[in-house]
Amino acid sequence: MMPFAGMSATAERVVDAAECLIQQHGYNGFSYEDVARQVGIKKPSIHHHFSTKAELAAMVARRYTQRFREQLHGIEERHAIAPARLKAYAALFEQTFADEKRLCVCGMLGAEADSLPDEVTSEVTRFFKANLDWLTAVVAEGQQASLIRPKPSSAAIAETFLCALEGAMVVGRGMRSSRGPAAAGAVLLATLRT
Amino acid sequence: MMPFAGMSATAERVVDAAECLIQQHGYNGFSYEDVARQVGIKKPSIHHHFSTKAELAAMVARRYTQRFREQLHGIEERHAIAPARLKAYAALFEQTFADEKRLCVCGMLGAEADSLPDEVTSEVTRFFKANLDWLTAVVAEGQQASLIRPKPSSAAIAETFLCALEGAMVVGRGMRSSRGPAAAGAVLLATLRT
DNA sequence: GTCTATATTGTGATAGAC
DNA sequence: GTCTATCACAATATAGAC
Repeated sequence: MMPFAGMSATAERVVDAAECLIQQHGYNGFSYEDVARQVGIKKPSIHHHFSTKAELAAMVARRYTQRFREQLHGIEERHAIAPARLKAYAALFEQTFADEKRLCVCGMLGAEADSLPDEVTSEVTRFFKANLDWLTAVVAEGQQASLIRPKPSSAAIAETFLCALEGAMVVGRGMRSSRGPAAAGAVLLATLRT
Repeated sequence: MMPFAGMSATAERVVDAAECLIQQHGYNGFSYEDVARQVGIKKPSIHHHFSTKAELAAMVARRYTQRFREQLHGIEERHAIAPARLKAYAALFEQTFADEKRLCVCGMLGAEADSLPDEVTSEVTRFFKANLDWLTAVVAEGQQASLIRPKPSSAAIAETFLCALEGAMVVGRGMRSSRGPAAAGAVLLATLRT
């Protein structure tokens, strides 16, 4: 698979369009025609950049995960203690959702996982694993500093935190009056602090 | 729209099949052909029972919500105090998910909401509203009995609880090693108890 | 209620000219 | 790299016989 570094300007615009479409309609809800229209080229030109839909979606997920990793590093630089880091993490989800209720790319693909090519699902797994690893480390750090309650385990708290944020996006879509990911994160954080 | 009471045996089997397909592949991931194959009749016969796909999906969501309401009443009868009720509530999600990682019908449809007919989305909203109302009442009761921490508000806790369970199903699908909804519920409950 | 047959549209993907 | 043209197939939906 092509690395992002070597992507042409057009290929990037294709991935941009596909990312947006996946967040709004899901893998089964968008077509090459939709991407072509959004980029301003014709359908077969998309195939020149990504020969199959699975390959395109996998690239979307891969780039999304990569960017997420970079943002996690940014949080580590800007925030020193665990509660502040978790709040900033929740804000990432809020930012995405605030833009026309866009879903997390891998939240959407995770829901659809059963009808997705393995090529795509494996990227989704990578995303969740990277997030859980980071969250678990942050929570453990907070527990050692006595800023976060010692029980449940850091891994259990991390997973619940991620689930609440992903779920907030899904529930928020189906409801007019939802609070959104930031609020869900705030509630959890309030109950986790010592 | 037809009430469930007046549904023929075949119509019910159609709804059963559609429900299962939505839980596994989503609205955009199943076809009348899939339903027909599963029920054992031909495609046009499905149209005789539900003239459009939107109508069929709306019926699936409606029946799902109705059955959920009945299970909530069952929980009230079997469990007296709020923490026990919340644990039983989480178990409902766990039961669904334990069966081949099936998603909540309205969790899946909520994620897809942007590309769904209004007829379907409105049923999804109804589901979430019914759940939040019930959860909020249960949490408030627990707070009054000093079994659940007084802050955050009952509505905020209720929404976070629902989000964590819905999210656990989505994340669980994308990951091999996920803990599932019951575990997410247990973590939250542990942090909420006084 | 169910069927065969068909209309119509959309899909992912390919061939080959420029 | 992009295009026109086209393929093979699947989708929702309808008409009309039984």
